Amino acid sequence: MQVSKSLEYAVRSLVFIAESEKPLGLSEISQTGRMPKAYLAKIMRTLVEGGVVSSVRGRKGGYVLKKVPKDIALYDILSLTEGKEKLIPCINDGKFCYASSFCSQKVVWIKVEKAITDAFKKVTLKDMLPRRAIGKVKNGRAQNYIS
Amino acid sequence: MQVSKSLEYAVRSLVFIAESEKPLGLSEISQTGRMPKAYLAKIMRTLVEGGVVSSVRGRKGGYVLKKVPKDIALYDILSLTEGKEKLIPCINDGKFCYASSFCSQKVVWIKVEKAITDAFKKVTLKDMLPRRAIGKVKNGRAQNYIS
DNA sequence: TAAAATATGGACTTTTTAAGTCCACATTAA
DNA sequence: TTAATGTGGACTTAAAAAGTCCATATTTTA
Repeated sequence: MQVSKSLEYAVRSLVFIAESEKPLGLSEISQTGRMPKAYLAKIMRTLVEGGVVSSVRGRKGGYVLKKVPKDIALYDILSLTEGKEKLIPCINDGKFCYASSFCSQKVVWIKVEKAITDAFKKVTLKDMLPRRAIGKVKNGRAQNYIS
Repeated sequence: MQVSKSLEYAVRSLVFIAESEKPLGLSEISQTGRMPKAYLAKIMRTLVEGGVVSSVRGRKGGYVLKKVPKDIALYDILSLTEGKEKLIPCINDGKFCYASSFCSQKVVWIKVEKAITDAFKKVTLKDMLPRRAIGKVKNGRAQNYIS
């Protein structure tokens, strides 16, 4: 029961990308964030595929956000980086639960699972950004700390 | 990011034990719950060590709860079965976080972690028991929790 | 147009953890 | 005494996470 490095790396990368004006390349992300480049490449692919970022190919290429930070929930990133696997095997792997619908534990597991996924749903990339970067730029000047 | 089988097995076993009047043996727990006996034995040891159950050794031995179900939180069981490992590496493994206290993500991870642990803290073994079995047990035999 | 810098796709390897097994031993009711 | 139980620890296996590699496609720019 642990958050994967993939998720951590993905979040960290997205923060960098969100803060960048230009497409941010793999090499730079990897160096700044101290994450193995080849592995990160794989993670970025899933983010592209998942519609969280767009990639710009070729020289001067890199990645840009495809949605605004407040619309990227931690849950979305989690779903992409950790595949479709569910939190609680017994309520997701039908063939496993020998007790089926009569199991008194199932309903509780479902609640626990919901509480956890909710925790990931209500945090967005925006919450992960440093305050000063949130408003982007206005008149060429960084906006001040507002919320 | 998935609940381990160990936790599932532990919870399932504890439900059986809670429903039994007498010490409930490994063999019976393992058979009723369809869990590998040798593996379960290992799990039970950690539960004994963790003060959740007491063991009765020798013939007619088995396990009994050491606390009432409402005082056994899912979180306690989790802590025992999954060791001390923390949910989010970056906030628990000091040496890993190159960004240290300046990291804007850390505070959010801490919130997420708290939300998750809270979810496990507020559920107790009592919530996992079938309603009808909470108070009473019939004719000296362990009731199966499946009706 | 050639070269350099980038992303892509997929196969592959390594490392780590979870899951499971085994066996010799200790304890106790019958 | 013996059969049924739990204990302790070493061990093995299986699965998943983490990481690597290479050949290829795309685009900028010298």
